[in-house]
Amino acid sequence: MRSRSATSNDVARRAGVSRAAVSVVLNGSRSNVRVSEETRQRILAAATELGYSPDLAAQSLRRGQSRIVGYVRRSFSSIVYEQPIPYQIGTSLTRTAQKRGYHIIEVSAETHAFQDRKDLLQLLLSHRVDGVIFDWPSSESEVQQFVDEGLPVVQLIRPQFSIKTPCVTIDPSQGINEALDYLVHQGHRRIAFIGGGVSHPVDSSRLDNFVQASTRHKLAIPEEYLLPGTQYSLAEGYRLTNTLLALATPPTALFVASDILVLGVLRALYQARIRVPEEMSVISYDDTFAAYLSPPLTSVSQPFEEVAERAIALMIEGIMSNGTVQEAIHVVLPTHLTMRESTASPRRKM
Amino acid sequence: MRSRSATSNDVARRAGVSRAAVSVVLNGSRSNVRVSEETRQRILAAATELGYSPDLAAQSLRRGQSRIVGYVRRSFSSIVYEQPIPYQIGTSLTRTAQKRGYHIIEVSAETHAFQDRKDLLQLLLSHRVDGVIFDWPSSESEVQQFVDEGLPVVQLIRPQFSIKTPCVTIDPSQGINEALDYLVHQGHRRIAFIGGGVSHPVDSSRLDNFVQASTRHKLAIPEEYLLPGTQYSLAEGYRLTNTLLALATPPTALFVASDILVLGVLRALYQARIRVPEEMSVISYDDTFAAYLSPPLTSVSQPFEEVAERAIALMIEGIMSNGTVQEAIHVVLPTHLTMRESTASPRRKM
DNA sequence: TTGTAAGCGTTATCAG
DNA sequence: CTGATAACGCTTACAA
Repeated sequence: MRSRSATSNDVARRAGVSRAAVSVVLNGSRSNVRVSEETRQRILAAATELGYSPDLAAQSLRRGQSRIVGYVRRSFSSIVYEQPIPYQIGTSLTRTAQKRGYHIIEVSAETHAFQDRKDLLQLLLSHRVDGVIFDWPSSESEVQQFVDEGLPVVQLIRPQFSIKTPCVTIDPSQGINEALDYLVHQGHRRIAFIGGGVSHPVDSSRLDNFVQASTRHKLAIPEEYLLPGTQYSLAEGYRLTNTLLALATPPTALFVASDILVLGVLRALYQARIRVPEEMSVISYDDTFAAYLSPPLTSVSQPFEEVAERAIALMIEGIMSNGTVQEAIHVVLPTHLTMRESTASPRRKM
Repeated sequence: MRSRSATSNDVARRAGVSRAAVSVVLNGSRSNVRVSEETRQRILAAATELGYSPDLAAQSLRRGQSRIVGYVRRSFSSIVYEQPIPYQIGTSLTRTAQKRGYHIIEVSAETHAFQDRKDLLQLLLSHRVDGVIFDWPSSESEVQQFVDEGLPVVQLIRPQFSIKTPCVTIDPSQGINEALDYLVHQGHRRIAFIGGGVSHPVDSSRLDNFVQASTRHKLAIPEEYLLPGTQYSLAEGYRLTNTLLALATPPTALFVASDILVLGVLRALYQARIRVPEEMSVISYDDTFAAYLSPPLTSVSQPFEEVAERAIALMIEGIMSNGTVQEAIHVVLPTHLTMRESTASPRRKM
């Protein structure tokens, strides 16, 4: 039973005015209808007395827009700790959207048993979403199908660049430069890179930036220190670290391209009884749970909160401009190093 | 612009039938209307050709129920890692609900800027939720206001017991018993308890169960080993561990009442250069990210997935039984120990 | 078996 | 400023 909430009709009756007046007052519509301050107050009073809350479904139906934005997040794993970033972004997205009168519906392979790509489309279309935000879309067509529907689309972090939509991405260069400056300043010369793959430009750019920064410092990093990796996982970090430790001259510092990888790095180090930072310096990338590990990890922080804010701004712009083909704006946000306790000067033993 | 999706009318026209027929076919309604197999197929074909997806808002409006369930989660912190459980449950809730044709709208202090309690009510009421699930409601009135609206309410994990609603809770006893059996079996006698407070029965019961299990093993745990704590946080785990380490005869094993606490425990141990499990055995409670730490932690696993499933089942029952005052069913789920690598026999030195 | 018509709560329009 | 009225897309009696 939808227990009968008060309707705008009830409010109107109680305030002794017309439904139209109620509608105008309650959603500051820019109609040419003017309401006297006095009746205005009367309506507001009636609304709160009755605990009136507008029926979103009815509004959506009538207005032809739902004020709902879909957030499709990439996910391989149903375990929060293996994919923390989408959760974090989802939270920020929801909060930001709410401030502007929008709602987020979060959709992912974990939470929705999709038979195929069609189902995703159907679900979101059924909700009559006003637009869709993608976090690392898994294919072009996944994005394209919404563009084809004429819906505003915004892509985050790892866009399908072939599809021209507004994007919000993160530039790793500043953070990685700071990380290398810091390490070099502490006296490190033998710094290794542990990555999680190069399947997307965003991933390979972490390695590229690392290499650039290291040549800038004239470090002459040997090939065997550069491990691009194949996936972001604990197991991968563990494996790559062990490869490094088996080297004739292992590195004195590790730059690890994600927090998930670093879990594996720390495990390998722990098993080898190598202490951080005394015997090995470690810097991670992401700064999601880096601060919670032991020792608290120095990490390159990504501005997820701002990613969400910009994404919502872009999205609402897209919704407003309604058909007007907007330029595919590309917002790029910087990273920075957050220093904690996982680095130290290398031992001067060899 | 809500780009014109196909409507049921379009489908009807295309199939050359009435809107009524379309409705009947597309949602297997138990109406007494029979549709011939042939027209049935025709309608289905037309629907897929047009990419028809029903307008949820319109359905909601017409049916008088939204098929939306609110999930209000407790939250102090906006950081995922400090409050992993609500996220995990939210995901499971969404997945389970979807299988049964429901949608979850997740609401929390992090994601929604509520001025006061009223706003929460308003938001959910605006969505015309069919019911509300609470995870650790922060006050009686928070729950009561929805009960007063006549909405089905289900409480999870840490209910406000004073309000008679169906609940799904977790019984720690089995997991804690197994943990102590295991530790004792490995030769530990000096086992300490690190807790995160006793503000809710659920929290104090972890301590109670620990004490019971230890007396069952005739351990005679000294008072100073029993630290109920005041909050679930890294800092608290850190502080309590240091208290323990400062003791004349410190424990050889630590039972830690949550994963967040254990982060602080590991930090204290790491700083004190005490290795787990060689010099100190550690068992955590929750098993959220325990497996990702180093060493992988033996932990008491809570059945969050099943909590979500039962909660949805209870909720849908409540929605169906619609006014019929249902008995306040209380589902209690068991815990169990998941063994990993954070315990070992104590050193036989003293 | 199929078609018709009413109505869910809103907002917009248009004449008073 | 008010008051009717229509319409959004859908479901469901009820009539054909």
